[in-house]
Order: sequence, then structure tokens, then C-alpha cells
Amino acid sequence: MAEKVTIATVARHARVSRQTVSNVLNAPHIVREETRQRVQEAISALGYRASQAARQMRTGRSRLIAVRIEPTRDGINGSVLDRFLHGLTETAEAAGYRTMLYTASDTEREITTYDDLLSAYDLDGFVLTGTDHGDPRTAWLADRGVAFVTFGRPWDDPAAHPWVDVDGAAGTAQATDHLLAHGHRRIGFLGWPAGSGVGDDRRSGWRAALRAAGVDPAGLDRETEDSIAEGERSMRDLLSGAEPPTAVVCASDSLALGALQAVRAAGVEAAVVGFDDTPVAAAIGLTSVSQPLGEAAARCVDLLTAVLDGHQQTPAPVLLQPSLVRRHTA
Amino acid sequence: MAEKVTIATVARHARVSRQTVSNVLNAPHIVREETRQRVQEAISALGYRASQAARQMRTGRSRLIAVRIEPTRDGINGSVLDRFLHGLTETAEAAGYRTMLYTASDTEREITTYDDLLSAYDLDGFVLTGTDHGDPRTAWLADRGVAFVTFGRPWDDPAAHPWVDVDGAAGTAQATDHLLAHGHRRIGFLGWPAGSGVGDDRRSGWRAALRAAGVDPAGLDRETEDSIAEGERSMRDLLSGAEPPTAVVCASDSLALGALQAVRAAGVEAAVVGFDDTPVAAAIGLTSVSQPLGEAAARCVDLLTAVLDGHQQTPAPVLLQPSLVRRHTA
DNA sequence: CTCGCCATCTTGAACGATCCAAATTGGATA
DNA sequence: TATCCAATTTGGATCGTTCAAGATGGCGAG
Repeated sequence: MAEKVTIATVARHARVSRQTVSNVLNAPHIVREETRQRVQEAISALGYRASQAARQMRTGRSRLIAVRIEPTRDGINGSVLDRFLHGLTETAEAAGYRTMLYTASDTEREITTYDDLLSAYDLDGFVLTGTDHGDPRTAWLADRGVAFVTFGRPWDDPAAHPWVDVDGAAGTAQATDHLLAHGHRRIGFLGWPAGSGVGDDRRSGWRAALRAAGVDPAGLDRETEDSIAEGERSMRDLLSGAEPPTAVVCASDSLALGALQAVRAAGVEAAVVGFDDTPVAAAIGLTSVSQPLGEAAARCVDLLTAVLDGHQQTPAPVLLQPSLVRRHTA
Repeated sequence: MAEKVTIATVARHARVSRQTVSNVLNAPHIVREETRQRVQEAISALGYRASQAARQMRTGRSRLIAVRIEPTRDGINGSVLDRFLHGLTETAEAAGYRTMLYTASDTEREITTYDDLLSAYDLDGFVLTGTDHGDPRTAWLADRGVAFVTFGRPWDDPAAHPWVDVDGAAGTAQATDHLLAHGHRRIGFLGWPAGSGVGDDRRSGWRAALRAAGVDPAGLDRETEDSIAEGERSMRDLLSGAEPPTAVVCASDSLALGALQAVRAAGVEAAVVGFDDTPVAAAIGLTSVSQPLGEAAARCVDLLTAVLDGHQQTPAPVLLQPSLVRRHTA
């Protein structure tokens, strides 16, 4: 068992003081080039790595960021999270940060967890996925001056805090335009009840695209809970109308899957587009709007480290464009 | 901004010494009950939380465990990971540990990352998901006496290190028995090429169940890469034989999905069972063998903390039973 | 020749917890 | 009342790093 290599070991080996070694690591420009090299050689020869714990104790910073891992809300729409987490971890590593996970069954406990992570682990920042109107979590964090970024816009005030999001309206608009280009006119929309920022955003893109093409969207959309069964029911309802749509854009792959079943059951030809490009969409050949999750994660880290490393106090938000993945269903 | 609460603050407030506060936290039994309560009250009144960094520096332990987050190998079989991660994080929190993520593009870099995590962060242990024959990672960790558990058996030597696994053979056997009970006799199997521990295990369960029922499995199985397209091809092949199977058990949901397409294309009636119970299976109504991932994660943490907290040096491995989730396809 | 300045490097203290050894207390016993 | 033992409590050292301030040496200006 080799003895522990500390900054003092390196210092002895390079025949300088501890502080000089520290300077080589944290402020290389104030060390003479020749000395710097000698120290660097000692560092790699000994395999020295600075103890985060000791560093943290002195500086109060941990180089750790935290993300919540959720209990897989919905089987079909889950698995979006692990792509995001991977991107987050990868980009964070490159920036010298590590990623810590936490769970929380409700918002209140999540705040308790923040408190714990901050005081016990000196966490540097948080990445939140999805925020609601008047989210108490962001208020709590902001009150205490804790650095955080959200993946998902703050729907109340766009300048409330740094955020990264995907332009859902652009996604549904793109899907609608694609269908229009293929000759469809009566294009329906299956979405969630009004009130959720994400849902309203996605609906608005569809509506705007139809209007731009001179089509009246009235009566062509339905509001429903996010599930396969509800998607099927709503689509049946749309198809049973006097002038049924020949295509439908959906706010999620779950709804799209339901819609697809309704279409097949009715024995009609109708194009279906989903949202999120989940594995399910890929598996069954469902055309779907794909979010650039890896990119979104990377930008979250960028914003967070910009704040943490003191480059910017309030970095500009990032709005990413989704892309349509065309498969068999449209 | 409230002043930082340290062990000294608590000590002053409860009118005892720092050491007494420390004892209340780490060895409560040696402190008089009355004193203990007074200290506990001070702790909660002040909202004190021990600094992990300081504790870690003194004890050399971080109460941190690491898991690798993979770049979603395969869309369809991914999303198994996030359920596992959630279970892991939740159970670890209950045991007083936190979960850290890391990425690695290959085995060599993964070992470099171990080294980094261990020396810079004093990581306490690792959870590895999936190991190969003669895995260099487990050897490296074992050489250095680092605590770790694998989710997945070591296929060479079952006693090499603590592990948790799901009994794949029992899963395919259960699926086969289910089909036998429904009158099927010629039950096929779609699996991966021989050589992978997991794949061979799953195949063996099917074979054993057939033999036990007096059916000769010869010629009823195919070896193929894990993809939808290959699954379809292999199933077509099976169906084109002289005595085509009336049902098929698959080593994954990807293969099952392909098989399902082949069955529909051929216009025959044949039951299909998948493996892993992915969201895709749930979405399309595919009967599938489900792994108890939350339970597996929890047991991984149990084994790891048993080692870390010194209760046991080499805790007994855990083999969990999967369950068949019946849906439309079988 | 002396002084000051700059660049470079060194020294002592501090972060907040735990460990170790020594000191104090209270009660029982002689 | 003095003594002893066990149960608690106390003070000092320590983990590895960074911060703040001090020391060194060379060089040009007055």
C-alpha cells in the first residue's frame, strides 16, 4: 500500500513549497515556467490528485452539481431522462464538475434535500427538470442565492433565472408544415388540458402553422390526459366528426400511439406525428418531434458553470430547436 | 445571511464541548441521555448539519457511491437504467449515502475514472452494471481492495465478489411454462449468439422448460444480434420451416418486436413473449418478462453498505426472481 | 551605494470535523 | 471523611488544502 500522495509530497519531490504547488494548480501564471514544469513532472510522476474534501473545506466549493432522478412518471415518456443525465454528466466532467443524484417524493421534501445537500455537501449548483407556474423550488433557491438552471422555461417570467428549453411550438409547427406540404389540410391536434406551459406551447405551434396556411383550426383539436387510452378515445372522437382530419399532430408519443390505434381500428388512412421521439416511436415507426437532449444538457452545464466560475451573473437563456424524425406514420 | 453553524456553535448553544456533540452524532450510547437530548435540541434548533468535507478529511470516507451512466446503448432496451438509478439513489439515501454519476467511453477510461474518483473524492464504493467474462474493471477494483457490487453475475467465478442478479433462466422458463400451459408445444426461442453469460442463461431456461415438458428443443431456436430487424428475419426463418412454432420466447423486447412483425406479416397466429418489460412492451401490449429493478438496486446498496459499514466482508450474493407480465401477445 | 520595486517563492494560520489522551465529576466504598 | 473507580467531558493535535502576509533575490534609478 503506497503512502498517500499529498501536496506536501509533491512539494518535497519538486523541492518547492506547498504553496507553489498549489499555485501551479490554481494560478499557473504567477509561477516561473521552469518551476511550473518541474512541479508538473512531480505531479504526474507521483500520480498526485488534489483532495476535493480538503479543497472544499478551505474554499467552500465542492465542484458538485445535483440533479433529481425521478421515479419514472410514465413508462413511455420516461427514458428521456437518462439521455439527459448522460449528457449532463459528460459535459460536467469536461468542465471539472461531478454530478450527484437525489430523489424527492414531493416539492416540500425536495427543498429539505436542497438544504441538506447545501449544508452538508456544499453543493455548488442544481439542475431542475421541469418547473411549474410559481414553483416554490426556484423561489427557495433564488432567495438563498444558490446557483441553478432549469431545463424548461419559467412560464411566469422569462428572465427569472437561467434556463434552457426546447421550442415546442416550433416542433409542432414543423410537424404541421410537413403534413401541409404532403397535401393534408384538415390536420388535427391532440394535446393536454390548457394551463400547462409545455402543453399550451405545443398547441400554439400547431395552431399558428395552420392559420399561416389559411386553415381554420377550430374544432380540430382535443384536450386530454396524457395516456394511450385517452389518446385513442380522443382520436376516435375526432374521426367520428362530420369532416374528420386526415392527419394529427400529438403533444406526446403516448397520445400518438393511442391515435394510431384509433386510426387502424377505424380502417382509415391518417397520418400521425408524435412528440419526444421516445424509444417506442423508434420501435414502431412513429414519426415524431425529437428534442436535442444531449445538447440541452450540455447547455445547462454551460450556463451553470458560467455562473459558478464567475464569468456571468445571469447568462442568457437558451432556446433549442427540435427536429422532425420522419418514419412510416407521416 | 446567517453565520455558518458548526459543531462549535452547537456546543456553545447546548453548553457542552465539541467532542460531546460529536459523540452524540457518532456514538450516542456513551453520552448521558439528558445531555444527548439537550444536544439534539440544539442541533435541530440551529439546523446544524455536519460538514461532509471536514468529516471526510479526518475519516477518509466520503459516504459517496458511484454508478456509471451509459450512453443509452439501444433505444429500446435503454430506460431500464433510469429505473435502476432511481432505486439505487433512494435506497442509498436511506442508508446515509449519496450517489455520484460518471461516464466512460471504454473500459480503460473507466478505470482511469475509478482512480480519479478514489483519490480526489475518496469514493467509498462502486456499483457496476453488467460485467463480462474476465472483466478488467472488477480485477482492478479487487486488487486495490475497493468495495464494489455488480448488478449481473460474474460468469467465471460466482464467489469472486458480491453481486445481485435476476434469474434470467427462471424468467424464460416461466414464459415457456406459461405457453405450454396454454397448449403450445412447438415453442421457439430467439436469442443472442452463444458466449454472453446473460444470453446463454436465458436460452437455458427455455430449453430446460421444454425438455421438462417432453418437447425436443432441437431446431426451434435461432442465434441473432439484438435488433428489431434481426428479430424479424430470424422469426421469418423459423416460420418458414417444415413444422413452424406456434409461439416464441425472446431474449429481449427488441427481438420480440421483430418477431411480432414477422408473425403479422406472415398472417399466422403465434404467441410472442419478450424480455425486460420495457416501455415499448407496455405500449404495444407485448407480454414480457419483467425484472425487479428497484429491488435489485436496493439489494445492491444493501450489499455495498454491508461491506462499507464493516458488517460483512463478503456478503452473500442475491439472485432475484423475475415475473411474467401478461399482455395481448401471449 | 542604497533604496525600492517587482517577480517569485515560503511560512504560519485557518477551514470543521474526529481521534486520542488527560481531566473532571459523581457516587460508592472503606 | 478520604479514596477509588467508572462515566463523562475537555483540550489539543490532525487531516490536506488555500489564503494572507512575509521573505528572498535581482535589477534599475536616484
